[in-house]
Amino acid sequence: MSEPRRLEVLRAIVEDYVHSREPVGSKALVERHHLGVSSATIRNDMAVLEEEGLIVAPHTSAGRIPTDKGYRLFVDQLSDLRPLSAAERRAIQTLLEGAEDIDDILDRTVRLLSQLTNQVAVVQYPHLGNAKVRHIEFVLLAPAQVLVVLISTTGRVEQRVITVPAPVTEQDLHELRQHFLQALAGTTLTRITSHLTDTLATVPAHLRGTAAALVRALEQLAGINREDRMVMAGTANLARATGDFPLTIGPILEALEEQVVMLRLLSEMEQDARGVSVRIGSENPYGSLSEASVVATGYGPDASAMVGILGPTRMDYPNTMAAVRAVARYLSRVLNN
Amino acid sequence: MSEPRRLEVLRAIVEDYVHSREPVGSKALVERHHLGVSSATIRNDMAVLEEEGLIVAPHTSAGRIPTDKGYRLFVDQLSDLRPLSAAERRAIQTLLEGAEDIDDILDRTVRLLSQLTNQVAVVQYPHLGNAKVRHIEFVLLAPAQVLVVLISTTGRVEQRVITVPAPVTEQDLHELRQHFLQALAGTTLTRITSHLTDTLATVPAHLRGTAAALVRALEQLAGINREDRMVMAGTANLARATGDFPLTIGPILEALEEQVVMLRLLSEMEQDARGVSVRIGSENPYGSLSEASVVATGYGPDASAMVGILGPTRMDYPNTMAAVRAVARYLSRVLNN
DNA sequence: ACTTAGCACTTAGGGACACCGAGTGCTAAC
DNA sequence: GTTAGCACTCGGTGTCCCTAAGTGCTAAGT
Repeated sequence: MSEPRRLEVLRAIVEDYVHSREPVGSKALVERHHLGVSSATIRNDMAVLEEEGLIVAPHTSAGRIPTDKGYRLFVDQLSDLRPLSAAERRAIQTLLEGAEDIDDILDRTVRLLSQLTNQVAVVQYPHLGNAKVRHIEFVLLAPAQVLVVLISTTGRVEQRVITVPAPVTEQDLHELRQHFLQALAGTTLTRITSHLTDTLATVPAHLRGTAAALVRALEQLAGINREDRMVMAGTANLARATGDFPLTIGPILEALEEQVVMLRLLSEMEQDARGVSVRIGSENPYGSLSEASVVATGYGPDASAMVGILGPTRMDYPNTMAAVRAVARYLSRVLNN
Repeated sequence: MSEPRRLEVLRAIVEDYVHSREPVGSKALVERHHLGVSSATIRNDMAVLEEEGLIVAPHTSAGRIPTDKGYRLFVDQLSDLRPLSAAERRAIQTLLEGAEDIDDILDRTVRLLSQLTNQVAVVQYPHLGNAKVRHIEFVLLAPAQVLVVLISTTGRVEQRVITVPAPVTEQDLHELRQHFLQALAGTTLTRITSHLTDTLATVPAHLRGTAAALVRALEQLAGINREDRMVMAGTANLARATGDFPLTIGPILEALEEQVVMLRLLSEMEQDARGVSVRIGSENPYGSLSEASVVATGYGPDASAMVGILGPTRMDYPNTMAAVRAVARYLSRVLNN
């Protein structure tokens, strides 16, 4: 009753179940995998695996299927991730290279990843906690209407049109801009608020109201920058996987649409040694996702933003993990330019 | 065998079927709706309706369900749309009033509409064919890097960072801006290209390359503005309606995600007299949507952009149409400010 | 101390069958 | 033009039975 063989059996069960969708029995196992033992021996091993809670028999006389814990062990046991095929790598590269701004890049990334994995793909917008102010601009649109633009060092641009309490001139705006820009030079977006309120005091009295309005707008823009957002694609893949989700896919679609849940989930995921982290079924804290697994990894310079996929617990983890990792790497590379 | 009663019978069948989800028989009909005749008479009427292709019996001994054609007649017969309840109107108002920029407004609108109707809601970005240039701005970020901003009269702001062939100064940019702005004053976005190329000739030689790059950027921004986009919400409602879609909802999710299909569908929809247009099942030109109905209407000053919902053919048309119309009206009103 | 063959046991799934109920179309009377 | 009555159809459900796949256990083999 050797330990390594038991793991081998678990691996075989997971693999078979993942692509047959049916409980796998001892006999089928010895036939398909050339483990050098008889089905009886496998049965003994399976009894142990079941005792350890790694597999379970849906009915007394059926084969076994992996539990969440079983998948977990399987995933942890995975030592090396297969690199993607040349064709896949080429596909990634050509698709990502044509992209222009960051929205475009992320959009292409999710589409790509969802096609590659046949799952729902999600990508978090780069986390900008330590992004700095690169530029601010005020544009006079009408006597009391100003377009406020905030550009961060990550190249992200946010803008908003606001109405100021009293008419201003272009000169006023120019002056205020210089004023603010000086105060904000090199400030991180999170610090913007404190710096600006300090600055406010030094503004000429007749511009005080306008300046206050502008500061509010800038703060909001910085907030948008900091706020988490995500893009997703491939929800149709969920529908295709009906049958893997015992209940309906409704709750999952809701969770995806209510980005908050998904974002929290992503940010809670820890990188593991191989750089790809996996949350399996009940490991997910949110009830609606207890039948789903998430495979994700960080990308970008500090790997703080996540990119990954969501799918049924019964998924091809090795390939999925490889795809997620590869896409994340290419994404990081593209963003470096 | 009076004509009006037959229509009444059709109406009753549609109503019953819509909320029972089961084929409705002659006996059940006379019980639930106080038509003053016996079930035998209804059977005769139903035979005629079936002959006309308005209803169909799924099995020889089952009740009848409406065909797409039946729904169509039912919808056309609808003379007046019930106004929304006070509570609903209040909900719409409060939700929409808090909105800030146009993205926010549209986002709130779809969420609202999907909740109101329990369907997938979609809204097209305002069509900007005849929007005009309101303002352009060039911001120097680095010696050869310029942020190009284009603001249209609808308040939509698009921006992009480009690299220009040679370093420029703030003065150069200012000059170019004045130049362009003058040429573009009051130009519609669609005309922007021709106007700009004319302008290009009058630019000082040493700025020619830079100006060309800026023009290209502006053209692209105008293109983005013209390009159709849409927002959607409530895809989870699709999942809840499984069973109404004989096949899976996969193709429908795909169509939604592949916005192109949905956008073409929306723009093809004609306004009918009551201002709400309906496409029922097979009336949709796209195979994947032949089991779905779309209820939509225009909004905005010229009602050129569409807002609406997509759901199973078996839906509560009167209420849905009322909700769509009401939301479109509030949306138009909010956008007017 | 494992492994294996053999065997008794369990059970989901599927076919055969009968039955019930809802619903229809038709005919003849009103 | 409407109604009552009736024979007929057929989907759905429940029962029974059988089969195939799979298990756990025991006893023998290495």
